Amino acid sequence: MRQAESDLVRALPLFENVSEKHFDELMSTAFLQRFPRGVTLIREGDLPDFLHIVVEGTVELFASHDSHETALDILEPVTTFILAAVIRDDVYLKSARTLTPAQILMIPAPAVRNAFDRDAAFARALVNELAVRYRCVVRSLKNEKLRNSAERLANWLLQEEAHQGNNRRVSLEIDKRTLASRLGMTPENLSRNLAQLSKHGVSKSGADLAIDDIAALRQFAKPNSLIDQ
Amino acid sequence: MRQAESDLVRALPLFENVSEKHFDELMSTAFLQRFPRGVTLIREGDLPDFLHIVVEGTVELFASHDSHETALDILEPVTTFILAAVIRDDVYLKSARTLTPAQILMIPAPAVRNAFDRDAAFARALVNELAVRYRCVVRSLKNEKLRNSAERLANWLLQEEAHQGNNRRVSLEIDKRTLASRLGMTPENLSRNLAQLSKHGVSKSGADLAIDDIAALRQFAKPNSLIDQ
DNA sequence: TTGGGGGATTGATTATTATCAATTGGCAGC
DNA sequence: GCTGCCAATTGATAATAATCAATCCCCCAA
Repeated sequence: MRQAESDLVRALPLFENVSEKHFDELMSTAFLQRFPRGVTLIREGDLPDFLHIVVEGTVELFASHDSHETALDILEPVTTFILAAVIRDDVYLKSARTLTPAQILMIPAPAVRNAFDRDAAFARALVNELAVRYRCVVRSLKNEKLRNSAERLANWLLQEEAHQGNNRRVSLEIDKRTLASRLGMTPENLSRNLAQLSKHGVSKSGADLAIDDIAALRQFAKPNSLIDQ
Repeated sequence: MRQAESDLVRALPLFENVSEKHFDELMSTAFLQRFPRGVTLIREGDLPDFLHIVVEGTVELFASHDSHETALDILEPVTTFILAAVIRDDVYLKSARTLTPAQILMIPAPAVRNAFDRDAAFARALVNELAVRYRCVVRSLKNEKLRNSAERLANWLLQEEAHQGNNRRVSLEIDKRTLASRLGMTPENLSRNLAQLSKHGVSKSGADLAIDDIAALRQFAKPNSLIDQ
């Protein structure tokens, strides 16, 4: 692994206060791998071999049931995933695939559990990381149960606008099929909901979207700090 | 706190390997309180003062948005709640209320964070507990996104039947209004879905339910070990 | 025993969402 | 430039779920 990549990982909150020794031990067993777009990295139901960290590219977490599939999360660098399965040494509840060419750091699960037992700072950071992840899922669940699909889209737009620099433009970096699944709707309804939002300050400018009247969009979306962000 | 109650808490996986000293310290600042039915214990948006543990009775975790409310979980003894908020020292994302008269053990949040820093076994147990909770929410999210309301009810019935002793009977211990909310449907649709399930091996016997043909119910419910349990 | 009262059920209607089908619209490769 | 392909859109319809309204059914108190 190159120095730049190692530094990137070192800067993760997860490793922030871990001793140099333990960090080096973790990294010595880890490896960084490149994957093309569309590769399934893990499959729900399998047992965890590695803790995964997205270093570059985009990864989709999804789950299937009865010939249906839904996107549960879309991860960007630098994010860990399947931490809970690694800690519990229990089967994955989600699958993961690359949405773009990606670089993934993989740390053998036993090494993670070992470092956890020996490094108090790492243990503390793991708890914190898990707590953050836990709260993210709770937000997603509230989003699903308390909003309809148009509201979910509107709030996603508001979040993306902020994430992409508050310049009233949102470029769609993932394909609409995946976005629809992430937002809990069909691609058809994503189209229709997007068309509906033209009544609430959103317009299409080519492949991207523009928020012409963010106050109107906010009024429709009713963003809530205990659901979004 | 009485010895019997202290023993109950001591037996929680969360405290299993914690040193006697640290456990006693935690308990010395904790207190056990009785609440009548229908009391709001915590309110989403507030900052956490205590880690809560249901020692007796039933507690509903719920959230509100735009004059709607949804039940996110229903807790029975012995379960901790709002652990993630305590660890992060961040606002609650859920509210909690008693559904029955209940006994709640409350441990001051700073004491929890303090014990976490000083007792490795406690830290390990906390991570494990959080990982378990995390996986529960992921299951809930999958349940919501991958099943319709009748399927959610059918699977809930199967789980309750197992939980209540595999005797093909399920007694409704929480009121239907709350159950409907928990299952992500209106009380009206809970009624209708229950009526529909008579086609799939379920019958009403007074206030309780009977599963006359569990194979038929399973065929309809399509239980999935990566969603249920 | 007899009324209330509140939850539960049922019915009718509307809203939301999914599905299926047809069409459009880019865009890569020729 | 064409052509074909695939995603995106649009339309029509069906399935699912929420809402509103009207009973019904218990259980409890007088």
